[in-house]
Amino acid sequence: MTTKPYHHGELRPALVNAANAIIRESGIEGLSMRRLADQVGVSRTAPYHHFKDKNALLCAIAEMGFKEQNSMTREILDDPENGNSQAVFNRWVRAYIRFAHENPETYDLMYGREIWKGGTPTPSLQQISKASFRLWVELVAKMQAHGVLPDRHSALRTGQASWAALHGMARLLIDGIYIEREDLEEIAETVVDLLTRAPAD
Amino acid sequence: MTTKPYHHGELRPALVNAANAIIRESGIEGLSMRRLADQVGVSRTAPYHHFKDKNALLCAIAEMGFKEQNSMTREILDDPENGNSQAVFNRWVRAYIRFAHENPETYDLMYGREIWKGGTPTPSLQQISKASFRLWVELVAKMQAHGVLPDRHSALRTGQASWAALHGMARLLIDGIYIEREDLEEIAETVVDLLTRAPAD
DNA sequence: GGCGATATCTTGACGCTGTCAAAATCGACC
DNA sequence: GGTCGATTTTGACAGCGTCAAGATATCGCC
Repeated sequence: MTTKPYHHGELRPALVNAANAIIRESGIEGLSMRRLADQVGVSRTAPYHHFKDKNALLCAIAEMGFKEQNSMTREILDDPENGNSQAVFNRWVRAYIRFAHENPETYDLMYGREIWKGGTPTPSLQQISKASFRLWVELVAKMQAHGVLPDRHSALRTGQASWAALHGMARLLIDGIYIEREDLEEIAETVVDLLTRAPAD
Repeated sequence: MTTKPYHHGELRPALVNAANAIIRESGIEGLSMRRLADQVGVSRTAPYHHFKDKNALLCAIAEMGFKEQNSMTREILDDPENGNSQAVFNRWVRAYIRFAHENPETYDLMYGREIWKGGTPTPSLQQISKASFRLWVELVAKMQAHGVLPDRHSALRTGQASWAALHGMARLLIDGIYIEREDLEEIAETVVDLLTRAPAD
């Protein structure tokens, strides 16, 4: 066995796991440091020796979300089975929306106000989120090269615009405003259609 | 004079005004019922006789935001000076983004998680937000009729998809993630371009 | 093997939050 | 003038994030 910590043993990962479980079933606002500590079986302030802040804890969760999303992206990109580029784009969009739908609370932390406006994103979170965006722009550039996305604008601008569309869809879905779940498939199709069929002239 | 309330006189509007001032300069998380009551000069629980909840207060603020946004939309639609339809669409998009940028906290309440996911939107808020969306779909239909937006999909779907794009842009801007303020103009242009230049084939 | 340093955890406390219950105050109406 | 109901206040409770001190266990080193 590896070097085991002191009283509890692997408290930090236990905290992250428990926190993930809590937000999954009670939402972000259902997560409090005290309740989390209770769940894990330590005292109220024990977590503060592994996370400077509640904000730091939330950043750690968001980070895990980015890692999962990035590996998802890589999977799609590297799959030799995937057909033409348009199909890849389509698959990616669906996967993105599915992730947001299946992990709404994590998604909220990854891109939401709580961390980015209210709190202060951890350096490592900033780093991984930037890397995630770079990955997306990379994919956009490839799509532009294959004629799937228009190349009238730079890959960066096109990436920002198209990500905004995806993000807005995810947000409206998660928050349950203007978009119903059963309409999602059609709306995603519409978004993809609008984005991909804007030829130069 | 109209029927004046008892001790304070017009406490309810005073509360809404003060609340608006507070969120404008301290953000939503800077607004607490107690601080609000202090500001207005009443006791902590006085506001509860005019708003069932903190949630009800927030809904009232969001409602005002929708009213302002709707009147803004009407202004643009009814302006006889506005040129062709494409220009109208453009103006509307810019106005929408400007509103979000100038009233980020109100925008957050209008479309954010706080009310729509966490809390429970007031019936009147639900009503006005739905009306606001209907107005948008109406505009989209007109744009489709004028060939500004593609009519491959229904006005509803096209409206949902395009609103998602706008909303995503607004959110990323407000939360300060992936979109810098100085790039906003170009990104908006890209979004409009992608949306409007997707002809049938 | 013992010891001091250090990481870890606990207990106590502070000020803040939203909001309920009961008491006090006031305006209007019969 | 007395009553009623609307409004406001005071008091209280449970919950929150987190800081400061003290307790405890483990590690590195002699």
